[in-house]
Amino acid sequence: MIFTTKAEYGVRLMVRLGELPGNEPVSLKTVAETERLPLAYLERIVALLRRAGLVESTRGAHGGYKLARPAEEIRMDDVIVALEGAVAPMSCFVDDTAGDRVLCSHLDDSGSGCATKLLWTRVQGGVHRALQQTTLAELVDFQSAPDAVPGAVVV
Amino acid sequence: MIFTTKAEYGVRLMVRLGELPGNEPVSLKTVAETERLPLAYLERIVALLRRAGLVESTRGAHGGYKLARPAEEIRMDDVIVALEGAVAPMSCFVDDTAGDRVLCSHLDDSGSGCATKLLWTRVQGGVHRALQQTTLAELVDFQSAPDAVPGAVVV
DNA sequence: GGCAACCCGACCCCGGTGGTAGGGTTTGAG
DNA sequence: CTCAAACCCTACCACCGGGGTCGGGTTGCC
Repeated sequence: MIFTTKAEYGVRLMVRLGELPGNEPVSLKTVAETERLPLAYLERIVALLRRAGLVESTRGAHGGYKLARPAEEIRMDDVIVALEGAVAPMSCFVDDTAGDRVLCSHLDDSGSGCATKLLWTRVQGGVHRALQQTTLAELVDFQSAPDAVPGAVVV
Repeated sequence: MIFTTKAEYGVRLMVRLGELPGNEPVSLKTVAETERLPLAYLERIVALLRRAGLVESTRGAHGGYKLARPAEEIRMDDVIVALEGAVAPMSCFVDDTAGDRVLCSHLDDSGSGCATKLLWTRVQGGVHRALQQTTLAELVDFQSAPDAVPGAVVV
C-alpha cells in the first residue's frame, strides 16, 4: 500500500516552490539538482501539476515554475489527486467526487454489497481527511523547522 | 494507491468464517466456490492468516478453517498487516511498531528531514486508525444487513 | 539568433501481482 | 486398511504498471 514516486517527487517540488518569495519562477533544472531527482522525469511530473492548475509556467530563457496560489491555500488533497489520480484503496473503487456513493465493480449479483466495502470506505475516508487537512504551507514550515510543527494528526 | 487482491480476498475469507456459528471449520473449497475465487490462490492467502494466528486449521477429511478468536475481538488492522505486510504510504517508510518514530531512508544528508515526512505520517495515521477501529464483526454485520451499520467514519 | 528553458511523444527495463502446476501429508469415513 | 477429502508447500510463469530515458520540438529573453 504505497503512493508512487510521482507523489513523492511532486510534493517535494511543490515544497521547493513554496519556500521562496514567490514571484520569480524557478527552473526545473535547479529543483532537480537540489533535490537530486532526474530532470526528464520531473518534467513529466510537473506537467500534471500544471494541467491541474496548481503551478504556472513561464517559457523561454530564465523561465520556470511558480505556485499558482499561495501555499496556505493549497490543500495536499488536490496535489495528490493531480499526481496520482483519484485516491482509492482498492482498484474496484470508483468514487464519484460527490463523496458518498462508492461502487464496487466486481458485483454482478444483486443483494448485499461486498463485505469489504465498509472497510475500504473508512480507509479512504481516513486518507482523504489527512490529505485535505494538510496545506502546502505546513510542509514548507515543517521542512525549514521540524519539531516546530505540531505533528499531531488531526484529532 | 491501492491494496492488492490479497487484502480483498483475505478479508472476504475472514468475513465468511465470521458469519457462521463458529465451531465447525469451513473448507477452503466451499469459500472459493461461494466467493468465486481461485482455490489455489486462496490457499496461499489463508496461510498468511494462519501464521499470524488469526485462523486455525484442522487437517484431514472434513477439515477446514475457523476463526482463532471471536469476530468482535479481531481488529482489521491485524488482518491487513498479516496479508499485506506493514502498511506504509511510501516505500521508504519503515515504522518500528512502537508507532511514533518514522524513518525516511533516502536521507543521506543531515539536517531537516524530507518535507514529505509530515504528510506521509498523517496519511499513515489516518489509515491506521480506520483499520484499528473496525472489527471483523462489523463487516460481518454489514454484509448481512447493509444500511444497518452506521457507515460513519469514526468521528 | 542563440541559448535556456519549457513541452511532448515514443520507447524501454524490471519487479511484483496474481495466478497455475504438481506435488506432498494428515486424518476421518467406510 | 484404504481411500478421498482436506490442508500444506515450493517452483514456476505471464502480464502490467512504475520509473525512468531519448530525442526532438517550441517559446522567448539577451
